[in-house]
Amino acid sequence: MTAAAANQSGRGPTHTRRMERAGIRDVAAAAGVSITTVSDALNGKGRLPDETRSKVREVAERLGYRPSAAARTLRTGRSGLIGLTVTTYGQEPFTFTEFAYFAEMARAATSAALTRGYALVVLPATSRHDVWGNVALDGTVVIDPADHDPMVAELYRQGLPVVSDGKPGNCPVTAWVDNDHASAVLEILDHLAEAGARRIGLLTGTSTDTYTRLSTEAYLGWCRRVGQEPLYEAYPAHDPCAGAVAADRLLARPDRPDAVYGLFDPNGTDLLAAARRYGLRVPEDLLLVCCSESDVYASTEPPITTLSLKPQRIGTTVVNLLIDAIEGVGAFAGRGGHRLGGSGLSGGRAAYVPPPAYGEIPEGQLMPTELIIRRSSQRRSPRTTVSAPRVPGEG
Amino acid sequence: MTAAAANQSGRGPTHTRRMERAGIRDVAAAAGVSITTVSDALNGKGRLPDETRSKVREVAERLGYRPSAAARTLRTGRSGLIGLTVTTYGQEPFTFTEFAYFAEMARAATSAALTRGYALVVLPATSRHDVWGNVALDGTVVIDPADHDPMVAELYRQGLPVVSDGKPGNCPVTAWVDNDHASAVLEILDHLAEAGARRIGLLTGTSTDTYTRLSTEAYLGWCRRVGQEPLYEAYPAHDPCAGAVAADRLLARPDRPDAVYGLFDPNGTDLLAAARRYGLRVPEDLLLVCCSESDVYASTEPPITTLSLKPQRIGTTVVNLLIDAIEGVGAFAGRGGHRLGGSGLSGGRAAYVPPPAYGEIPEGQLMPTELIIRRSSQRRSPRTTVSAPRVPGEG
DNA sequence: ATGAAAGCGCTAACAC
DNA sequence: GTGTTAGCGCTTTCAT
Repeated sequence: MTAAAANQSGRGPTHTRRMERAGIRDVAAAAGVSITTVSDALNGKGRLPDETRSKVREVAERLGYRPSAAARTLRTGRSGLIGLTVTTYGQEPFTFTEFAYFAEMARAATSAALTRGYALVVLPATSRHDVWGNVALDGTVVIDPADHDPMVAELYRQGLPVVSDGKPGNCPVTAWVDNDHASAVLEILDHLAEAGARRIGLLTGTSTDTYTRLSTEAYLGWCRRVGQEPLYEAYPAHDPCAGAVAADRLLARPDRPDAVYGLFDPNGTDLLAAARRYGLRVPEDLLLVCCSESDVYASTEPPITTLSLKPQRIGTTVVNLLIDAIEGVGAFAGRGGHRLGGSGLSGGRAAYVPPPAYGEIPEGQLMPTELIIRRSSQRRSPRTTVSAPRVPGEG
Repeated sequence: MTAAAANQSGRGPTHTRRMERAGIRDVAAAAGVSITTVSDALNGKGRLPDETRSKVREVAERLGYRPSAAARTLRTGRSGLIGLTVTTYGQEPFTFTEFAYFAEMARAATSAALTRGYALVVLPATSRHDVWGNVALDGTVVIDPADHDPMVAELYRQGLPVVSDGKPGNCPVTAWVDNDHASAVLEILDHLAEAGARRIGLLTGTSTDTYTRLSTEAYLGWCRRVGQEPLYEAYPAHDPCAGAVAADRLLARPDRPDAVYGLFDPNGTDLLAAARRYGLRVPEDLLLVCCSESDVYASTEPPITTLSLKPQRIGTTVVNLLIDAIEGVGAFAGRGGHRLGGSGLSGGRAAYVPPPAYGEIPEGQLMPTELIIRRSSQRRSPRTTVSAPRVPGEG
């Protein structure tokens, strides 16, 4: 019970209790107003004179009053919390690639959430609902959900909005965002071919995630189309050593490629090291591109052309989509059938979370990538440029 | 209102409402018992016949009943949530070292928390209380808090237990855990000297965090003691390229060291590469040790001796200390003065969180590190061994 | 413009 | 053994 309640009820002697947290009633009493006024003043609701408002705020400040999150949540049905779930988290160690991407993405997501008054909590995907039972989430962002992900399905079933980063294989989500991986790969291959490459190799992964799969497929399709024999090495992406070895193997082949695209962050340095071992000059003998969010590649010798997936943009978009779904605004305002429409309970609980679109095709969105062209992929003009978005169908 | 409440009150026509989440009253009604029985059955409290218990559980399951975290928290005053705050998170990109350490530590912390019925939420340290206002935390783990960290101070002031990973410089915490960095460095230096090193160099960082500071000081002290001139290069640890350059510089000196200890994860490979450039054989011409949690160093050529900070152990310890403080058990059960002692409210709110020890010296704990000896630091017997804990005062 | 009162969904006394 | 009851601290009608 709050100190105020204890005093009001008159029960119990005047124990010098250890600093109990001040409650809204304490503030009301100290400010000489009612708790309603305190609530309104602090939340910017109601029509109060600025004077009252500021006085209440001041008293609250002085008393170190912190509203109880639990009480507010219970009352309003909204926690102001959204989850960020990393599927790979807590299982295998991150690959550096995964991590650099995740760090950027999470940072952007956090500030996007904050801007809209939400806090973002990072939750491990492990342990099905042990965790989820303790937190009241208004919605969740899922990074790269597995096919038929049971956790996602459960959340969705509970009527919680779920937005995924990465096109979901086979689980129900409210919306998803992904890069256009296929286009990105084609853009790179075209770029390399334009720079004079005749045999473009690929350093890819052995795992079956969407990114690896789509990218590799795009590469194979391109090879088929231009009549080049595929030249690739696949390795377990989570093992940095395997990456170095694979890079070496790729350049050791009798039909050695004259250009290579590496799908993972460390591939750039690995390929550079391997090229050095074989006495290959970059870019004269070998053109190099890799996918990375790291800017170390701006200062390698030579600087390496990289593909950025723009995780900041993804993080921001994902969070905004999620909050739109939670609040039933934006793209989710007009979608018929699965909001309050028809039940006519306009006076019901405030802004009840609209269940996601049952059985409908989720809102999907492809985000552009950015090719940062540096010396490693240019035979001629060694200027640093940023490519314009790729126009499809130019091959 | 819950569906059950709507039915009981008899108000409102039989709207075919959209699947509202089942409440405890719905379960009680469906099972033909009271809500108390439901609560007790689901929480394993009370003395109910197993029959009732299982029936209730079954009905709850069938209805897809999920207890409301907010309501439970409001009622019990406990959320079952503990925060894990990474100071560096959300600001600068992690260094690889920081990250490998963090990933391991977080994994261990998560499962330790889970074992004791808590969930762990990772929160960015940014934005003082915007975030914290939304979550009801029972306590927080802080990784490497800055001196006079305002966030930690605020949490502490609120009476929330705070346990830090890394000895806190100048902020009040309930308890802390850290490695014995000084001893670890001395152990390594002794080990290298024993292997025949005469001029041991150090690759260190330019930042002022406790780890870097303590380690460097220990190195300098050791040099003074044995009469060796210090040989070190410091670089900004968050920049991998700078690390490679610093490694190169260290080996390029006219007074080139014959052994090097690198404080950060990538130093091992950087030093190895630099050694190769200068035609130095490891371990014949140069002994190498670095601090790392990565097992890639088991399979480099040659394998490199590493110091592990044992982040799993740290994570587990930190969480268990925190939960002990929250529940007022373990090391925190006997501490006089700052628990319920004296106020005699035995029947008060269940296990009220004891405020941390105001003005007392926080519980501190030094955890051992582990030196994993591999070929890079051995002139003779190239066997892989694990050292025993260092016995101080053997120099 | 302000306050009184009704709960949000749950748990823990305490009746029965 | 099981049910009744009183709130946890807050927001939100609805009176005044």
